[in-house]
Amino acid sequence: MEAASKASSAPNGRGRRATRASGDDRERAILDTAEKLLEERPLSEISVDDLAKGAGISRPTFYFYFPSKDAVVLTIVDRLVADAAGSREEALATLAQGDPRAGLRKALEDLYAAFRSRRTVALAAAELRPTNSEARDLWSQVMEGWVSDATAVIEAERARGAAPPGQPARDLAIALVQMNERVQYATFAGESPSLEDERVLDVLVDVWLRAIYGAPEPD
Amino acid sequence: MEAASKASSAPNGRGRRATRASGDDRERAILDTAEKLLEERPLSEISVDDLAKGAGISRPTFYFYFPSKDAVVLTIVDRLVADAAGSREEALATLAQGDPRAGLRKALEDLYAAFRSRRTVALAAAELRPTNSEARDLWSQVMEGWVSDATAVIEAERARGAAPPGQPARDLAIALVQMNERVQYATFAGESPSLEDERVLDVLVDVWLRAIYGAPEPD
DNA sequence: GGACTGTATCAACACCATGTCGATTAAGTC
DNA sequence: GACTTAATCGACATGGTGTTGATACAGTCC
Repeated sequence: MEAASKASSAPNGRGRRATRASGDDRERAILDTAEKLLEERPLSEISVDDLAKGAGISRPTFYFYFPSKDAVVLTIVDRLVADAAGSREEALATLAQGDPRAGLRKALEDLYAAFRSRRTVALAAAELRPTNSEARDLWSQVMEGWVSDATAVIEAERARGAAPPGQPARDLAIALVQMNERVQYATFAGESPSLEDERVLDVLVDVWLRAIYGAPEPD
Repeated sequence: MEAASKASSAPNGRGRRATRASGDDRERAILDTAEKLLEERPLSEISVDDLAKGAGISRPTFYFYFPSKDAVVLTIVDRLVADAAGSREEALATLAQGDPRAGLRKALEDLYAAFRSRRTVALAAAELRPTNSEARDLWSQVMEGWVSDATAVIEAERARGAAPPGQPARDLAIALVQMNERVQYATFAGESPSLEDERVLDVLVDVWLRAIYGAPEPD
């Protein structure tokens, strides 16, 4: 089904069949159109024709640049994820030396900010996940990265005696990372029971701290 | 778009246009076919024709019984939710008097078991949510129920001095309930970073207990 | 037992979105 | 100025959805 590919120069193999000329602009135009339309309506209500029209080309021509609507979104998500990875590096450094509490807050803040700034893209990615295996794989990787970071932090804190023992670090990390994903998604989507934007971080940080540093058998 | 409706006797207005005769069997056959097919493949890969064929009728006849594929799934989900509501009542009672810790564990256990026993339906519901507003509303209601239950428990525990103050009870409840949803979904779907089936409850209960009973500023 | 009513059924149709094919134009090379 | 290769699109094939209209098939009811 989905092949590997990977074109000449650009560090991104989704779409384009080995090109060179002014088609770069068109590719951009399609991506920009997609982001613009996602501000207005969900992915499911955007057709290939909408993207083509928005980029000033016909529908068949669209397929010259991308193999499908999904591929367009995945390309955009790729970049969002890459940006988020940047702040993750940074946060990890902060976390490494200095107060892990402050570092943790900063890490969660940066991550939240990264996705918040392009929430419609994040929502589209979530919409894609159930039906698109490539989207699932991409997100799996992203989650795995955060989980292993969090696992390392928890284990380090336990090793130096700052955090008590408890559930296996990785299991705890999975639950916490998934909580973050879900809570943030709900807020971005404006779901009915959801945290207000300004409250998200306070609540998440609080749960993380208690889950990591709280006594295993409280009271 | 989606109107209210609500037929004569049955406590469920989705589907059927006021009927009476042997068509009841057919309705059942459609629902059964849907559940059966969901064991095999995701909702997105099931067509109206598949449901019709499975129930031994033609596609147009399907529309005599249900207005769409989504309506079929929503009918099934309705029932799942109703069943789950049963265990919720029970769990709340357990929670009311007696050890709230044990009660909490039992509540989470029952809920997990209810959805676990029909995980493919739960997964289909999740798949529907992004595109179907009725599914979103239904799930909103369900979440709201759990959140307000959890909020009440947290407030009660704080009031009687068993739990320390902290983030607003409702905010904490939202985060915890959403964590449960996400973690359980990941496990049901067999996602890549996900908790093993036997570990889910231990981990979730642990986080709930720490989040509710742990000190606000630990260490 | 025929006229009437409402259930249940489906073939045929209209529609829409996706993805593909083939032909065509517009630039570069050499 | 013949040859490639990028870029474009009209026309088509496919596959799904939902609707229409005709029909068969009960049961009343008088």
